[in-house]
Amino acid sequence: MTERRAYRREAEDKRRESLIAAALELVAEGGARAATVRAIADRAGVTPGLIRHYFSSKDDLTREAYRWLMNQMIEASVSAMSNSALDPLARLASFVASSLRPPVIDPVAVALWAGFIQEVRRDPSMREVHAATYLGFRDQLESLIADLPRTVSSEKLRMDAIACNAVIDGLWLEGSMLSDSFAPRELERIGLTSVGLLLGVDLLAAFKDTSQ
Amino acid sequence: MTERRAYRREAEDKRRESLIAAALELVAEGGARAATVRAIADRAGVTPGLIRHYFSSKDDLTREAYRWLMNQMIEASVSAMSNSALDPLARLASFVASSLRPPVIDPVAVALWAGFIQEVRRDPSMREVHAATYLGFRDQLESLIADLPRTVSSEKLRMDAIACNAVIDGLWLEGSMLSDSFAPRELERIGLTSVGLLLGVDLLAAFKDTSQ
DNA sequence: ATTCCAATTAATCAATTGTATAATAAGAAA
DNA sequence: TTTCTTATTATACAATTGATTAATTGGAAT
Repeated sequence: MTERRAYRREAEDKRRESLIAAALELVAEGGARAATVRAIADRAGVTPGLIRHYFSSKDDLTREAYRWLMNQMIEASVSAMSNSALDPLARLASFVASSLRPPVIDPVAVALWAGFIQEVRRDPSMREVHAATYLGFRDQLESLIADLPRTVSSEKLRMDAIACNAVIDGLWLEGSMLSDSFAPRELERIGLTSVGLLLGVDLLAAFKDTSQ
Repeated sequence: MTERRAYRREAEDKRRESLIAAALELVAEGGARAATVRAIADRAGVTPGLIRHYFSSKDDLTREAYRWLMNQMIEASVSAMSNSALDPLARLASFVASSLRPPVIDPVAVALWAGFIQEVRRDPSMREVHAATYLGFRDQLESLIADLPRTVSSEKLRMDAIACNAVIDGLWLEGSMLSDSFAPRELERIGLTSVGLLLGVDLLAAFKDTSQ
């Protein structure tokens, strides 16, 4: 007479989401190696077999978790900018600042992003996600810069976008990995100052005007 | 009557180096999870047991491989700068430029670096190696900036170093991953221009003076 | 209440992992 | 040549991995 543990039947969406959330939590705590099938199931309050009921494989679950996270990151940066009531300078400032604080600044995001870089070669289906996130981010930055009240050649505009994107990327990387080394909001300050210097505008002032 | 495979006894340094090289190759090709004990041994033309003879554990080997990689990258940048005959401005320019061209700019290096990210987060001692090498690079940069003929607070100096390091990191990343998108030497030009703008000096001119 | 689909559990599988240990042979030393 | 150290191989082990299957039971539909 074996006693089965009691369980609840959940809606498909809800269950998938909780499994993805559990996977992300584990990656956050101990890297990708910690996110085993059993650990994920345990964290989600479920037995391992259920994972295969919702995902065709563990890699499938990992992939979906990555997609979910990336979408969230894009949304975080874009939503700050989508306030079209602001002038171009303030919009750019919001975009830069929100790219350099949580949830965009996040060790989990870096770990998943790095892991994705290696597997992009083998898995063509994920290549579109990569393009939609990485290059999409840079294009958005370039259009924000183009809206600024200054006249520059398209040549110079391209270089500006590349340089500004590089600062943000670099700060995002090291800020996420060595978050202990930076004071709160320090990354935002450095980012705003640096992008401002690169473009010849005062982003820090523009940001302070809108945020407080 | 078992036939043992023939083998050569190698010097300790040589053997350790070949094992590390094999591990790096595998990480570059298939990520950290591809670098199993057996795969590494196979690649190095050796049997798995030997790894434990040279390294106290597999994590130990991984750690040493990462340290070796980071040290090599730093050395490539530092050697360009060590020409102490140049004035401070020219030395900084050399440092920036050499960080943005091969062999530092290299798709394999990025793949390798990305492959280690997860391990860095998982293993505290890997984290130490990362912090030491990253901060080492940044400190080099900071001391170069400190030598410039300008007077700034130590606060500002730190921020400058972080920002310049971020530009270099971001350009290194973009340039290595999307090397097709850039004209030859374009990354160096953007890097010199950007770092110059951040610090308020003309690095591009300083670089041209010394290199041609 | 009863029926019945499928969400979930439980148990097991084969493969792979890092590690440990004893046997062997390479090659320097004598 | 002979001796001797130890680098190297060979083999095995215990733990963990992702995956598979059959048995259950939750809970909506009837």
